[in-house]
Amino acid sequence: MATGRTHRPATRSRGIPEATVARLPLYLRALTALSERSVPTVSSEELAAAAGVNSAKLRKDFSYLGSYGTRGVGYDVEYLVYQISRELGLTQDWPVVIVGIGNLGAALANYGGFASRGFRVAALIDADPAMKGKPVAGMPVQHTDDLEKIISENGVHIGVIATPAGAAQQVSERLIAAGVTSILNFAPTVLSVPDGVDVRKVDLSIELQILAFHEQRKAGEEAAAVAGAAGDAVTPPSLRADTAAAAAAAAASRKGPDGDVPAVMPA
Amino acid sequence: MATGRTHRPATRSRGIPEATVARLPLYLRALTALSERSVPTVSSEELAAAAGVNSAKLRKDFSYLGSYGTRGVGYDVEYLVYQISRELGLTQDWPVVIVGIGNLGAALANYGGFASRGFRVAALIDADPAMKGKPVAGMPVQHTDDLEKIISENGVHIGVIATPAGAAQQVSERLIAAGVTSILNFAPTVLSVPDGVDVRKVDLSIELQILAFHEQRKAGEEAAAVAGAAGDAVTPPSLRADTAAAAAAAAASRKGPDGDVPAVMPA
DNA sequence: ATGCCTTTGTGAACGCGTGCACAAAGATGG
DNA sequence: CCATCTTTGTGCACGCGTTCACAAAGGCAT
Ligand SMILES: NC(=O)c1ccc[n+]([C@@H]2O[C@H](COP(=O)([O-])OP(=O)(O)OC[C@H]3O[C@@H](n4cnc5c(N)ncnc54)[C@H](O)[C@@H]3O)[C@@H](O)[C@H]2O)c1
Ligand SMILES: NC(=O)c1ccc[n+]([C@@H]2O[C@H](COP(=O)([O-])OP(=O)(O)OC[C@H]3O[C@@H](n4cnc5c(N)ncnc54)[C@H](O)[C@@H]3O)[C@@H](O)[C@H]2O)c1
Repeated sequence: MATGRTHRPATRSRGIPEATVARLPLYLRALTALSERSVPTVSSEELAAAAGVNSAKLRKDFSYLGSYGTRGVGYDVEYLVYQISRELGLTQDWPVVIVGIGNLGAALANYGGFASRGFRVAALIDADPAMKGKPVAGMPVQHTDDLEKIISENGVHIGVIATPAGAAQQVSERLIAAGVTSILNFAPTVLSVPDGVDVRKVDLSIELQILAFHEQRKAGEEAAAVAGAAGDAVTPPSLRADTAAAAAAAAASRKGPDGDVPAVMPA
Repeated sequence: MATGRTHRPATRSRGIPEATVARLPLYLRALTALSERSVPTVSSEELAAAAGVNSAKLRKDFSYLGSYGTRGVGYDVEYLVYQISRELGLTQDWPVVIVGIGNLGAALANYGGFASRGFRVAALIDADPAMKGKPVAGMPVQHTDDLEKIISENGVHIGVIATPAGAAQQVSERLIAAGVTSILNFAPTVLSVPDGVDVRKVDLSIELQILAFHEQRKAGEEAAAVAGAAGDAVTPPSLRADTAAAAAAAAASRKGPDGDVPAVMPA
């Protein structure tokens, strides 16, 4: 899955734990599927299986919303769909802007699932003058010059950043100054934002690197299992000054045609 | 950020906590930037600021890798880059396949950051016969018929799924049967996979819904703050049978031209 | 009505992750 | 060689999240 959080760390949200909030969309999706199949009720066990979680966890999650189940029977599907939607704020319409209409931004604009649950793409914004007016997903791209106007006129509170990493911080500042208080960031940068602004990030590189870590471990374990005592696959924690040279060499060769421009501090 | 995890829950990875593993790529990115600017050493405080984390957390994270710092000085940037890269398994080359070359899949294929750190797109695979041979990001799209052959011939262990949700489970099964043991899933579905296979998911809808939840709370708090006792914005936990009708209505109207097809259980 | 059977809701224990705060390590300057 | 100053590495406490396990609740059949 995508990654973590970057908001106010502990501010309990009316008692609903952050971990629970993150799972509600999962439950909602499973419930919607049941609803479409006209299933009237569902037990915590069944729903948990569909959402891929532990049934006790699901029941505890729901208990934060209230006592919406019936013992011996389960949960009313329609009713739960409504309650969770309301809790997540999906009963209202959320206008969203996408900034940076390149490969990814265009894919996002074309994404149907966007509009599916209360989210409406209010505008597509790009800094490239050549993009101005060009239709993407049946909507003309607008120039960044009008960013503030677009945000305020549409009452936008949620912004999606799909610009190169180098532009992300600046874009976020403009979005926030114009009234945006929630940002979904696809650029591989750490955004620094004022209190009260929520940032969530989606970072492909990080996800792949985490997978690579586990993949390497699997390979190491396997090798270790095959050859009884070939204790080297997982690398020995011994060398130090020796590897310094190799380290420098490795670092020197590391400068591919990347897009991963990290955020750095003064010095 | 993107979302959670779906692998073996507690299997401690040679002592390195999962939370730490998830942050290593962040540190690596910040360190790489320093390296490119030829900064020789960095303190935990500085690096933590660049990565957007607490400095104590960073030091504890590094302590799991070993004692790589020098007291009174800080960490050697090049050396640390090498150590983290090695720990994450990025000193080797990871061939990756992308399955489902639509809007998103094409954007991913064109993404430079992919190749940046040890990941190489080995093949693009799609089920649409019309796509076969069509070049995307300078690489011909191959047909799913050859999926197994492509995986085994290239020694692929990591697969990216960017197909519609309905196809994701089946695609994952073919990938796994062919030898893939790590999957990055962009389709909004819960994949069920055998033990030993890691799945991470990136789910746009979930991220937006989490933002919407917090956004709604902000609006509620604001309203409550403005009007002293207009205690209704956050909804009263009273009604029940009354809202059942509204719930049904809301659910009935909820069936937009979505792509969010959830996974469902038998019955 | 009464009893059985299913399933919820939650108390309690546990484990992981986070952050504080500080002693020890080491560099640096005199 | 010693004193001082910086910064690491970590012991410790705390809080959140997860999971178990079970009593209470309610439907349903008899
Ligand atoms: N393509 C992917 O699959 C993918 C995956 C993960 C992350 N990312 C990240 O998403 C971002 C976008 O990726 P992409 O492949 O679409 O890049 P891209 O170069 O195709 O698109 C970037 C777009 O942003 C616009 N832009 C640049 N500066 C801007 C500014 N200040 N304000 C508004 N618009 C601006 C450019 O004109 C361009 O249209 C990058 O940060 C990339 O690292 C992309
Ligand atoms: N576009 C986005 O921004 C975005 C964002 C988040 C999530 N997603 C999800 O990513 C997935 C892809 O989105 P998209 O917009 O690219 O859709 P798309 O319809 O443009 O592309 C899907 C592609 O998958 C191919 N495909 C279908 N079945 C296949 C199979 N069995 N094997 C191989 N290929 C198959 C299709 O031929 C098509 O090319 C969807 O599940 C979507 O919900 C997309």
